[in-house]
Amino acid sequence: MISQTAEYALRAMVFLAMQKSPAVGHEIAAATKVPPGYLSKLMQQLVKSKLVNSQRGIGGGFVLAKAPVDISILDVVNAVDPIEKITSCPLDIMSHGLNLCPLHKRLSLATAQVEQAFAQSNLSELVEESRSPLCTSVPLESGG
Amino acid sequence: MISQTAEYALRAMVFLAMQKSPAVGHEIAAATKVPPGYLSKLMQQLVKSKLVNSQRGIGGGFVLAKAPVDISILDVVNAVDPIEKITSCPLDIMSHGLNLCPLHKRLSLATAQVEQAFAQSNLSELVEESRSPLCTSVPLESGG
DNA sequence: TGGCAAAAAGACCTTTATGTCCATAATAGC
DNA sequence: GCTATTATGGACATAAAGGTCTTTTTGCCA
Repeated sequence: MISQTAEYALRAMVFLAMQKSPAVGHEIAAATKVPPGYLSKLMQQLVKSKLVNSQRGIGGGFVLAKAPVDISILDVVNAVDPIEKITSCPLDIMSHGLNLCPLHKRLSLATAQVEQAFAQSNLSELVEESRSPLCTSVPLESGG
Repeated sequence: MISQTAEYALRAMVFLAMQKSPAVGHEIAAATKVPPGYLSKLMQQLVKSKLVNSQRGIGGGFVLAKAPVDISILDVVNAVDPIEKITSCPLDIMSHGLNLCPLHKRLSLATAQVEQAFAQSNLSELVEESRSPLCTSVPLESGG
């Protein structure tokens, strides 16, 4: 569904959302089980996207650039691995008599739904809900 | 959102859904603009998944194994590039005091929504709707 | 039965994603 | 200014996805 890269970035951002003071790279990497060298790349992207501020030297590290409530899952995903929308058919085979558009309309719609869901969740929610140990066994409520 | 592979497979299946008689590989490849050699691999997977029947020799080719109405987008996607569901956190870092579960709950939910959308569309719909030239300019209705 | 047309199978290559490593630059404390 | 600490940047390595090519197998039909 999302790339490994996006997954890593989200973990790091959730971790940062739980921190008061700056967290250094290796600390984030250890806590989130992300390869340290790779995380460093991702952090750079998050900094460039203005989601995170960085500070070098002793006492430095990374902090969120905004309040957790103002950072959505979509913000994070788009920072490291943008969701690409289908705006037109990838082929011009319409003109060949083959009609793929209904297909791509559905794919677009599915993408839009995911985007919307990601846009509606913010880091604050993710941290707030973290009280109960949902992780191990809850099978996820798929319905409505 | 979906892989290139899944996209190719869907194109091929839509094409087959529009055919009466068996279509040979290079014909499908040409019509759907899928690399011929690669398509051949995908067709094999679709055959193994019982979505398509194949016939060698003169007059042979590929045909759908069921009525288009009985084949969903999800069937096709899963045949070539299964959507992987998150059933538990990818880490055991819950026990470390870092709570990622709300995050993965949301990712799971998004995946489930996509699956549901894909499960609800069948090839018949895609072919039926193909009358009007939707492809070029419709920006997709993202809302509800 | 021979020959041709087609799928099946698999070896191989290319590109992209993921991951590692090291040198460099900036910052704080001394 | 010196040193420790930290992020930054880029080169490099590995893994996975995507794509090409050749050979083998199968079925049809003359």
